[in-house]
Amino acid sequence: MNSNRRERSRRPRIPQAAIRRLPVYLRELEEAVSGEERVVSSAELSARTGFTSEQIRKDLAYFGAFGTRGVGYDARLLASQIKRILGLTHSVGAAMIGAGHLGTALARFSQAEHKDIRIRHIFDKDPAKVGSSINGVVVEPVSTMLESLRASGVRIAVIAVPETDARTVFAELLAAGVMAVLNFSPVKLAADGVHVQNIDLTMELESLAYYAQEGVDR
Amino acid sequence: MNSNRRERSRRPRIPQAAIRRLPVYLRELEEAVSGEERVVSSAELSARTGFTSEQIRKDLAYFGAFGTRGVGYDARLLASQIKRILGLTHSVGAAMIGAGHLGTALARFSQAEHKDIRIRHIFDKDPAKVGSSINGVVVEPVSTMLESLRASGVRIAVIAVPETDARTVFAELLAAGVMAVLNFSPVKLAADGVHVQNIDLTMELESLAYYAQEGVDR
DNA sequence: CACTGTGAATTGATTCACAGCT
DNA sequence: AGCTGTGAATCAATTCACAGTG
Repeated sequence: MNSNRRERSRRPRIPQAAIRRLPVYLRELEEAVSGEERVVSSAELSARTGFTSEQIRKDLAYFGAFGTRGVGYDARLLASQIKRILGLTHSVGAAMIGAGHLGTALARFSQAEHKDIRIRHIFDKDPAKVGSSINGVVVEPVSTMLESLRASGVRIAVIAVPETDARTVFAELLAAGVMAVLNFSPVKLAADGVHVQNIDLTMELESLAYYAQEGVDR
Repeated sequence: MNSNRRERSRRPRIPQAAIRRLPVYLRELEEAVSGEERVVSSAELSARTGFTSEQIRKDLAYFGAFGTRGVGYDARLLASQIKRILGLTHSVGAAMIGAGHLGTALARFSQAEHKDIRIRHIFDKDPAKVGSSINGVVVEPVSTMLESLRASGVRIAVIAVPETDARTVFAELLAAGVMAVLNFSPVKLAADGVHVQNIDLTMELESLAYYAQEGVDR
């Protein structure tokens, strides 16, 4: 009774690992464009990103043939193609749930670094935080999250709330029509028709201890 | 000319994905122990963690036969086995490099949540930050990092510095004998004999945009 | 009987190697 | 000549299915 992933387009089926690499290629291409470079080869992107050149070519080929054989990729053109694929032709709005240390850091970070994804809402349940502002965005109460997100039509959310609140927040995000979630709480979240990327910081930190031991394979 | 991973132990070769899940099992087992539960089945751990029960059994079996057929796992015993595997029998020291928003948030987070991994050093290059203290740890200047880490014998480090400084910091960590690194800078770091886990927050955030589009496979 | 432990099958992702263009 | 695009081969991780056992 497997929810048989429909073959919606004529293209192969795209590994999610490839999609996750696209923003990295985009970043380096924009870097290259803002320098002098007009043409970039997969070998050069490889040197810049640390991914192999075959992998880069294959990732790009899932979406079309953007390069010129014997030459390479037009940096500006490829950048705009990747933006189109990622749906980043216009800046996209996102919501941050949780204005604790982590939520604040992530919100500031993302406002500073990216034009492409804009944090348009920050929610917190602590009345002391509501009304204060983080990089120009006013913190709203979580109680109004559902209507606020519906009104603004935001489809991307980042969960940075404690374990105890993660599930209820997630349920509300689903009700609000959010389609993609980045979850930093240690609860593994999942739902049909919604993309969830879970990052469990405890897991990341503690698993390091294994590799810090003597005589272990790294 | 592949650096042929030596088969150091008699055991199969352990998928790194399995090692990364161990801390999650550990957390839930400790939760279970602090409740009333003495015995936990893979099915129950599955319900608690979101991983499948087969996966959990397989992960554990890489390290030994810890369960009782027909019964399940002794929660307390399994927790202590996992601690032993991860090298967390005594609390392990780590260093945070970078006391910006992200580094501070991560340091606070990890001090609050974990007994097992202790942030013992925080370094920053900004003289204004040096000397201040974050959850009881005094910020040291990056210029003294090498000697300080050598002196304390810390083998785990978290990089939370800007892109521009990441490579030099990494080189110094290697020189200081660090064996495992969690890297939040957007530079992909790697070196022989050292375990590096790269988390590129831009990549995580921007790739969400793809899945937020209409008509895309999620 | 109920659960673990595990080979075999499958799925997913990466790497290889080379044909195809420009 | 040089670099892309891509099937085939390999490698890694997950899932299946069931034998083994307290």
